[in-house]
Amino acid sequence: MGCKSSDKPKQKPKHRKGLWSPDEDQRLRNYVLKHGHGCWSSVPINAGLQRNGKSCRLRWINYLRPGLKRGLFSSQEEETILTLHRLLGNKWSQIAQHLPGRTDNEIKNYWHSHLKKKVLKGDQGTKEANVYNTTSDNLDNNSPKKITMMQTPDFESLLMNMENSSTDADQSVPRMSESPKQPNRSSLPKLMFAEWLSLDSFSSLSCEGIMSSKDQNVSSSFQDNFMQGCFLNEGTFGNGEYRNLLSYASPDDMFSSQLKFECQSSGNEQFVDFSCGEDICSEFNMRSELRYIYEH
DNA sequence: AATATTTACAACCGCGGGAGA
DNA sequence: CTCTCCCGCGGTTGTAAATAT
Repeated sequence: MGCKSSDKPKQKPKHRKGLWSPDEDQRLRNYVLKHGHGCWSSVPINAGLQRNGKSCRLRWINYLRPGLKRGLFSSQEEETILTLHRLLGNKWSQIAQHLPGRTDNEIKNYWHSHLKKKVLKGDQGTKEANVYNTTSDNLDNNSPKKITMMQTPDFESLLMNMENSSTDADQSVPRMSESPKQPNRSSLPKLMFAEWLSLDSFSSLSCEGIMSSKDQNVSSSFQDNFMQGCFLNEGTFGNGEYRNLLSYASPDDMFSSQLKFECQSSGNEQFVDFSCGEDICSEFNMRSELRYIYEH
């Protein structure tokens, strides 16, 4: 990971704990946006924070990173969680992969504070309740349960997604809009953008199949769609944040996993210069992200 | 209005796995 | 092979806000 002991801080400063102040958030955000996180243990040193790397990482992933969808869970999201929890047990990170913009921590918390009770109460009238065989031990069980019966269209499509490939289960595409339940999903593959970019299959296929095909429109149309998705999302920069921007990507992956808008095999780099017009946010915009991408 | 209790969510902790030295 | 470091995950705890008494 290029982040071994040489990068390690020599003396350990006392680490602050507890809630993050706005100033700390600011520092961390600025630093990561500008430099990327690289090795998390060096982030607090370089960013001038008295936190440990782990804490920084968590704060970034769960709260600061762009693309997080804050606020109430939609009923569809709720259903998805219930369904996936039924399938996977407490595999929050896996469940989170199917809920773009939501973090595993958020989902976990939501489960414990809302859904668990809801299911416990029986909530007979709802689909959610039917998802479970309502023996109470299901609820806290960490092991995935066998599917006994699941007949909602959503469930089937979920199953399809999960069965289709090991990759598919982990990579969901940025959805183009927060549309209500759609029986027929977008024809686009369900992949996170960044994950899509980092797929092995992408490496092997993309340059001929997508990015560097003679018909470059293919890639550009994907990018268009992606960007459209980003901006259609109309992240209200509520609370002075940019959380809703890029809601459907997995921005942590974007930052951490060498996101490159380039053709990896052709050798000649094909960067895509997204232009987002005015600075939507002085601290973060696509350009600054792209700059990060360029530099790493 | 003051206090106690509950709720919701942010953050911490510990563990396991992967990778490099 | 062992050690060390880092990352990611899931469980748990802490705390602020909301609600009840």
